[in-house]
Amino acid sequence: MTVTTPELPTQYAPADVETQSYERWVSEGYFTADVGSERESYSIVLPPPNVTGVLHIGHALDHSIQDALTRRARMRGFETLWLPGMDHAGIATQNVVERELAKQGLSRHDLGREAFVDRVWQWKEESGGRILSQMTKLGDGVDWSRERFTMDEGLSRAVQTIFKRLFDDGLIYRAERIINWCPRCLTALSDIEVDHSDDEGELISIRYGDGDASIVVATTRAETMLGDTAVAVHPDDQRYSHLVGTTVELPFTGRMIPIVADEHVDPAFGTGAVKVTPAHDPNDFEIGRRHGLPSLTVMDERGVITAHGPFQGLDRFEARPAVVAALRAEGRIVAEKRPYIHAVGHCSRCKTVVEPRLSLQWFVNVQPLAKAAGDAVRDGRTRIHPPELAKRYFDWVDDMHDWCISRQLWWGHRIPVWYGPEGEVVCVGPDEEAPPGYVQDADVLDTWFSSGLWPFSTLGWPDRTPELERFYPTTVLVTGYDILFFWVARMMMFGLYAMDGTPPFQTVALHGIVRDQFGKKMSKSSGNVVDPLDWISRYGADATRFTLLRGASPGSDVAISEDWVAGARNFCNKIWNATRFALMNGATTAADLPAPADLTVADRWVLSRLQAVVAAVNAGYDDYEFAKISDQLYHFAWDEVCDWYVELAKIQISAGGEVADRTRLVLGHVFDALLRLLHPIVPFVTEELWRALTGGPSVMTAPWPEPAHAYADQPAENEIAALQELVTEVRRFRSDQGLKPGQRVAARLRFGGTALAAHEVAIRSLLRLDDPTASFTATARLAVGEEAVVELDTAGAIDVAAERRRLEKDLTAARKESAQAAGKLGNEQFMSKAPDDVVAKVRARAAQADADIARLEAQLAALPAS
RNA sequence: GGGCGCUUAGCUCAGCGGUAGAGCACUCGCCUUACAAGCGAGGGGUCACUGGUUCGAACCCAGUAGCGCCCACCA
Repeated sequence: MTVTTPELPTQYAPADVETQSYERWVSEGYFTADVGSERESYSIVLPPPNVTGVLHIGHALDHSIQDALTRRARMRGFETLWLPGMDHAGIATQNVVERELAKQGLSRHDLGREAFVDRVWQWKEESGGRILSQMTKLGDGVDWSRERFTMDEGLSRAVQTIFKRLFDDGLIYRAERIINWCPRCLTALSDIEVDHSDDEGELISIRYGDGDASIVVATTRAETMLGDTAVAVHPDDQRYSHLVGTTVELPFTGRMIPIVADEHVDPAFGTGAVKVTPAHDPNDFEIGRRHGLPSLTVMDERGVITAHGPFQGLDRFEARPAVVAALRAEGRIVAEKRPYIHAVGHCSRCKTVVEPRLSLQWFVNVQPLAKAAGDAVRDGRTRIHPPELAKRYFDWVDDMHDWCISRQLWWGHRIPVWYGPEGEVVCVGPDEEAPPGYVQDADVLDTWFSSGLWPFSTLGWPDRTPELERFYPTTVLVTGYDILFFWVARMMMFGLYAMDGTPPFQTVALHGIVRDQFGKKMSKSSGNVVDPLDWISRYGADATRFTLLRGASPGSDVAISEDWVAGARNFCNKIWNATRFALMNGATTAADLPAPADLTVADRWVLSRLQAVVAAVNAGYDDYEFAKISDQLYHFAWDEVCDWYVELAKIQISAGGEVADRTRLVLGHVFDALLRLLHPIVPFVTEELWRALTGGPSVMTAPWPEPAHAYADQPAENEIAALQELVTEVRRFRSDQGLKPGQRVAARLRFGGTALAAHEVAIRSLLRLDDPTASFTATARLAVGEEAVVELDTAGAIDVAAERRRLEKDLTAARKESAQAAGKLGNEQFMSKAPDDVVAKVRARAAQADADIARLEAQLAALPAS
C-alpha cells in the first residue's frame, strides 16, 4: 500500500489555513448559486446588519447558524443561496454621522440635505467594508455576487413600487395624530421604537376653578395643563355628576374649560378627575375627539413651552417644577406630591423621554396585512420555531396599531409623494415623474419599511426575475427573537401582500441573544462585550463558531466565556491530531468499506456508533438544535473515536496483514464521515483535513453522510462496552494503587467463556499487562462484570487498606442497589402496573447488583492481610 | 396592568414519568511512539419550597417564594 503522509504540524494553526481556504471557496464559486441548475432550492436571506457598526458576537451566532444550515444543504445536494447585504438603518446611521459632524462643530443643516446624504454614503462605504471583512473572517459562505443594500437602486425601486401599490389600495394614508416624538432626534417614532421603563414620577392634585365651580385633578404632567381644553370624569361618578356640563377656570390662562363625562376615566384613580390635553396625550386626544374639544399645542418639537405667559421658553422638564411652584403659590396644590412609579417611553435610539405629539404623518393601515401575517402562521404556511414563540407573534400581529412610517430624517428612502401648488397629493411610482411644479414630501420612510421587503426585494422584485421564481419563498429565516416584531412581522406582512399570498419563509428559526458566562447581557458598561474578531484571531473562527453553536438551542440565550472557546479550540486541535494520526497510519478512502462480517468487533462497533451519530445529527438539524448536534459530534469524536477506536486501531494495525488493511479503510471511512459531519460547524479545520485525507477538492462538494443502517450492530456495541468497563476498572485499580501509567505489570486474565476472551491482546496492550512469568504471584484479583477476572502481580506493592476501603465502598453501593431493586420486585403494585421492559430492567439491575456483591465479597476475602 | 419563561454539581446548561448528566472549573497521577491545546483516575447535587396525582416524580398538577423576558395610551 502506498501511503502519502502530508506534513501536518502537531498543532492546528487556524490563521495559516483560514484565509487561504476562504479565498479558494470564493474563487471556486462554491458560494455562488446557480439559478439554472436542476437541484432543489434552499435559500436564506441574511438579516442585514446595520451599516452603523461592526458585527458583534450576536451576529457571529446568527451567521454561524445560517452558514451551518447552508453548508449542510449544499452537501445534501440542494442549490443553495445565502444572500448577504446590509441595512441603511436610517435613524441610527444618521445619528452616527451627525455625531461625527458635531465633533467638527457642524450640524447637518450646515451641510444641507444633499451634502449631508453624500456624507452618509461616504461613511457607509467605509463602515460597510469592515462588516464584509468580518464576515469573511467568520467563514460566512454567502453569495457575494448577489450582495444587496437596502438603499441600492433595485431596492429603492421595490420600496417605491410597494408604497404606490399600498397607497393606491388605500392602505397608506396621511393623518394628524398623536405620535411618539423624540425631541432629540426630532422625528416621529413607531410604537416599537419606544422602550418603556418604570420611572419615578410625582402625582400631584391640582384645584381648577374656585369655590363651587372647582374640581381637583390628579396628574404627573403638570406642565401640559397649559394646553388643557377640558376636565373629564367618569359618567357614573356621583361625586362629580353635578359638574358635568359646567365649566371651570384653568389657572394662569383665565380660559374656561368644560367638564365632560367619559368612560375612559377611572374613578378609583387619583381624584377621579382628569385634565384633558388633546395635543399632548394620546388618551386625551381620543377624549377630545369624542367630545369635540379643540387641540392646543403648547410645546414645540424640542419640548420647549410655546404657550404665552410665564412659562414660555422653558424646557418641558424645567416647566414642570415651575408650574407646580406657581400653582403652590396660588394655593392650588391640594394634596402634596407623592412618588409614583409609572411607565415612561424612551427613544430606543437615544433614550430621550418620548413626547406624545400631535402631528401630520404617514401611516400604514396594518389591519388586513397583519391579519394575513397571522393567518400564514396559524395555517402552517410558515412555521415559527420554537413554537412557543408563535404566541408572542400572534399577540403582536393580532393587536397591532397602525404603523407610523414617516420620519423627519434625511437618510432613508424619501416618501414618493408630491404636493401640487393647490395642495394636490400625488403618489409617484418608480417609472413615473411628478407633474411640474410639484414638491416632494420632505420625510423619509421608517427603516423597517425597506427591511420588510428584504426577502423579495433582494431577489429582484418587482421584476419576476429567475432568482425570485427560484428562491422565493426562502427556506428558513434565522434571526434573534428580539426582532420578531420589528422585522419578522413586517416581512410577513409585506411578503404576503407583494407576493400574492405567498409568505416569505417556510420556517422562521429564532435564536436567543449571547450572554456572558454568568448569564449577564453583554454591554459596554458591564465590560463583558466580546469582539468576535478578537476570539477569531486568538482561537480561530472554528473555535468561535463551535462555542456559539454548542450553546444554541431554539429560542434560548447562549452563554459563552473565554474558557469555553479555549475548550472549543482544543477540540479543533484534537480533531487535527486524530486525523493526523489516521494519515500517518495510512488511513484511506480509496476502497469501499468491507462488509461487517469481514471486520473486527472494534471496527463494527465504531461504524455502528457512527451511523447512530449521523442519524442523531440529522434529527438535530431538523429541529435547529445546534447544541445537540455539536454535543453529539464532540462526544463521538473525542470520547469514542479518539479515546477508544484510535487506541484499538493502533493494536489492529500493528498486527499487520488484512486486519491492518481493513483498519486503515475503517479509519479512513470514519474520519471522512466525521469531517463531513463537522464541516458545517467548523468549516476551516475540516476542509484542510478532509483534503489531506481524501485528496478531494473540497469537503464542501462532498456528499452529506446518511446513516448506514447495515452497520448498526448492537452486539458489537455491547461487547466493546464490556471491554471498556473492564479496562476502566483495572485502570482505576492502577491509579488508586499509584502504579505509574508506563509501569508494566504481569497479569493473568481469565474470561470465563465470555466474548472478551477475543480481546485479550487489546486488553493487555491498553493496560500494559505482561504475560505471567514463572515467578507469577497474584497480589490482587479484580473481577469485572460478567465473569472476567484479572489477576495482577504487583510484587506485593499494593496498598491493601486503600483497596479494602474501595471495595467496601463499592460493596455498600451494590447492596443498596440490590435492596432497592429487590424492593421493587417485591412490590405487587409495581409488578402488576409497570411495563414489562421496566420490570426487565429492574430484574437485570438486581441480578447485576447481586453478582457485584458476590464478586466484591470474594475480592475482599482474597485481599492479603495488611 | 396583561402574557410568557426560568429555578438541576462552583459557573453555564442538557435531561422532562422508571438507577441524577455534559462542558468548563476542581483533586490526584502521568512528557504512555496523533495530540501536555494532551492522557488516565477521581471528588462534587435532599434536581427552589410545600402539598397532590402515581406502583414509581427532577420530570405531571396546584400553591408559595425568588429571578428573568416580552407586551402595555390608566392621568
